Amino acid sequence: MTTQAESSSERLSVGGHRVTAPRRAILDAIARAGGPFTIEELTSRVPAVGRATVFRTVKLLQESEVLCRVILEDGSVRYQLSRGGHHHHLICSECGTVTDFSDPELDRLIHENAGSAGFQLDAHSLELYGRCASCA
Amino acid sequence: MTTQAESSSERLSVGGHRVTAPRRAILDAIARAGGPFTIEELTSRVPAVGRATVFRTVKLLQESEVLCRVILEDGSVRYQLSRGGHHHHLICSECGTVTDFSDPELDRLIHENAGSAGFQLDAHSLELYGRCASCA
DNA sequence: CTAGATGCAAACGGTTTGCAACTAT
DNA sequence: ATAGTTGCAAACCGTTTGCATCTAG
Repeated sequence: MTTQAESSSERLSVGGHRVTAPRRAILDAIARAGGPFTIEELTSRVPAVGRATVFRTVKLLQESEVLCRVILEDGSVRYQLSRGGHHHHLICSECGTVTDFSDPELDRLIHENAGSAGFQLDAHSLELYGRCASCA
Repeated sequence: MTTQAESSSERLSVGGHRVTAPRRAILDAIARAGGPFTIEELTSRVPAVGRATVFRTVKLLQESEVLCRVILEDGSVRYQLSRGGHHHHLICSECGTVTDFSDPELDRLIHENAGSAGFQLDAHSLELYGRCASCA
């Protein structure tokens, strides 16, 4: 069916994890969602699977770099398929959609700022909040 | 004593809030901390004050723009005296210190990126994680 | 005097964990 | 066969809330 779900389950088995029915169901639901989601939403899309398993699987998928976690302004948590590579987020406060973007010049400036503060940079996150093109 | 605590309590009374003993104790503790802190730490520094009051006061101080909230990579929450004005954070993963910086050019690029994605920007947060000058 | 603030303990919401039963490999 | 996985319910942890009491203004 969904190529995404298949490649994700491959990444699981390569990582030495079992590909079980609950996990497949969760991966399908994520692929179908097609965007950012909360654990709450994911759980309701896979009623046959226990809450704990959803949590455990999402954590596993993060570790396998299939999913990435996005923290909203209010501290609430969402997940979405990770696009891989370094990028930033445009987060729509109306529909919740998270769009990725990247800008080498932006990253250069970020490193420059860190450097001039004597700061040894490990990671950084840049989240833009507002309204996306279709909601504005 | 601390000028900071005094000016903060002024901001409270100007906002129509009472300056009570617990609130003064909390403001003192924050001023003494001199850096970012968790609710947990703050509570233990003011043993005479109830947990709920610490939470309520910290929320009040955020609304009064005395404190700002910083969310770390792992989703945990810290607070620190707000420097006012727009700025970003350098967060040391070793000692937890949060240093502010700002860069107009950086902000310009951020708005540019939002604009070219058709995104109507309300706010943004940029957090740099790594090790500060003294820890590196 | 009285609206606002406090402390306590109970409630809460999201996440995790212990455990016995199950299953992919 | 057996280590990994699951579901359930209970535990957890940070935060909020209801309520009776107290106090700054």
